[in-house]
Amino acid sequence: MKKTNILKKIENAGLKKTKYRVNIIDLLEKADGLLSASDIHQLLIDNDIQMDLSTVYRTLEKLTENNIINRIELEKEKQSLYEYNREKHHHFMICKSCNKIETIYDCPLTKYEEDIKAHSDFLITGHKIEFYGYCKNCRKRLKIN
Amino acid sequence: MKKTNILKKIENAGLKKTKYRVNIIDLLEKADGLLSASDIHQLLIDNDIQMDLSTVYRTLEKLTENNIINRIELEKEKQSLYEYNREKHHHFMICKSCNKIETIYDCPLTKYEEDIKAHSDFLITGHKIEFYGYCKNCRKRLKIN
DNA sequence: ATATAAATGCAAATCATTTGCAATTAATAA
DNA sequence: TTATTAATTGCAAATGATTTGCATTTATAT
Repeated sequence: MKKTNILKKIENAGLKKTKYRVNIIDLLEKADGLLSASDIHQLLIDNDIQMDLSTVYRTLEKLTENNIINRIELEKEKQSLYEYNREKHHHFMICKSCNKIETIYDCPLTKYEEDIKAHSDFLITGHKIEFYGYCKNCRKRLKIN
Repeated sequence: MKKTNILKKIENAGLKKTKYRVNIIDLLEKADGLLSASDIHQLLIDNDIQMDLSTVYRTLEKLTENNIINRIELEKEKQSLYEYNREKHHHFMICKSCNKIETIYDCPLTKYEEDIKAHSDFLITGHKIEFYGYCKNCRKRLKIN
């Protein structure tokens, strides 16, 4: 992503433009999977950017609050994972064998939520789904069909 | 639940029958909501049953492994919650305002999972859904429609 | 009754995340 | 440009749920 776009995001959020924020957003935008706070911390160090881990956490918090990135809390993962917010609703499939996380850009719940809205006292405003099972490789390796 | 049923569950799992296990299962079976490890620990103390918290954790672990109880890990809850396993597939609706947890004994995903099974390399064997929104009381209180 | 593996209590460790505080820095006004 | 102010940062320490090592106890099978 162009630096100027990142700066605009930070500005729109009313945050100060610090090199750390630009770097973290940039890094998450380029990452193709989910990253933990310490993954991010390490990647910054690899790029010769020294930044205290607590500042990484504080930065991720701020960026999450402002919907620039998403915090993902998966079952059994002790640590939170982060992704750049591409404004595209999605869910995850997690392999029970190798823990690979695949993304699904499809959602089976739209109609269901409308039904609940019509028939229940509970107003659903959002949801979270995780699918568990076996990825292609593990199915082959473990002979699961 | 009758004590004999609990004992049978413990026996079927190949576990030793200790008073602690019987008590924890009994307690979860009677509970109407989800309980945390320390909730359970406290309830035991209230019933004059002294049991080390680490033993509570080890017991919950064993009972979960053997599907006698379920461990629930909800987004944003730092602690795991536990429920008696009534062998009835269900999901949760969590109020964003008061955090009340309501159970849904209905699942919109059966067909979707079959579709994925037919068209994807990923074999889904299970899933987890949480719905977020506002419960009846909070909708009224906060005037959300 | 005895042997043996499982279960327990206690204290200490773990590990992701958070926080207090003093020092630094970015944004804004003068 | 400089001064002001609030936000940001580094560092060290705290937090809090959960786990673990180890010596002791207990349930179950022989």
